[in-house]
Amino acid sequence: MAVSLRRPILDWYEAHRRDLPWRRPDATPWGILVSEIMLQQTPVVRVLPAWTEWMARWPTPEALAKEPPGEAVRQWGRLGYPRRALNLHACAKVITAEHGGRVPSTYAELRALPGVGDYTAAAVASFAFGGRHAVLDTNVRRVLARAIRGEEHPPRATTAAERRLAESLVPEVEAPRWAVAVMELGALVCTARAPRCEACPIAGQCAWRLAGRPAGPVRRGQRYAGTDRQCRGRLLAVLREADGPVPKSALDAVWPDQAQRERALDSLLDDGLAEVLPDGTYRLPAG
DNA sequence: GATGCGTGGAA
DNA sequence: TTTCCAAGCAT
Repeated sequence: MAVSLRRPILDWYEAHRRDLPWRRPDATPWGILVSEIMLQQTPVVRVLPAWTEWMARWPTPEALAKEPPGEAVRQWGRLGYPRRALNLHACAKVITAEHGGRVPSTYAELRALPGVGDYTAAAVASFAFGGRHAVLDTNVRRVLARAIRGEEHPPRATTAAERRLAESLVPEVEAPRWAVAVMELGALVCTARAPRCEACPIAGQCAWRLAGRPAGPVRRGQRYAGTDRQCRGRLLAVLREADGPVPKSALDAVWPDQAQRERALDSLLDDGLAEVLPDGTYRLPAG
């Protein structure tokens, strides 16, 4: 039953896959790791230029490990979730110090790297090293929720049932190709909004479509305007765009609520995304 | 397990 | 204009 989804999805992938630089044969494990970190909660179209520039500047973990973490944060630019830049820098340090400068190849070693969770460890182990893992991202979860469970959206948090299902579908051979194929289907056809069922290779066996595409419950997203997150973003942008340390007044200027501003700044310091010098100026982390 | 964590584009 | 969402992770 569910296994019969494989062949049409694999064939569809061969015909419709995007040519992404981290999927090319010459992509390195480091390049693939960088892409996976950048792609966490971030659209491909915005990652593409950022990845190209990052890899041109730091083609190896060793190259990045030599730099201060603040340079990673600066290069990160406006990709969002800038702690990922710190994570990538920390990955580079660990890989250089503990793995001889080579990205480790096993799920367990990858999972131990900073900022590498279940998804990213499985993805890198699969795509960079050919490992056989269930790669369960938001695209795969949505495809399976619709095709198998007949629901518009997957549960908020990944369930044991979802994981069991995903693992049951991993083929014995060419598991990485299966993983990327399902992800691609979710990204291009079985999208969150306005899915293109007419272009879907498994439309004929999709439980959700066969049920008439019933709408799921409304899902409430997190607000952003006025939050600490937005405030942190404003403050960090000042540090990122400055050549050197900035006076506190430069930070005060970009957010009116003093209490919130102080709280956000403290959290940036706590996270290691900023540091304060003895003279009271602020900058990206130097060491 | 629920929250917090950036940013920008599309509907 | 507002809302939703984009290859998640850590706490």
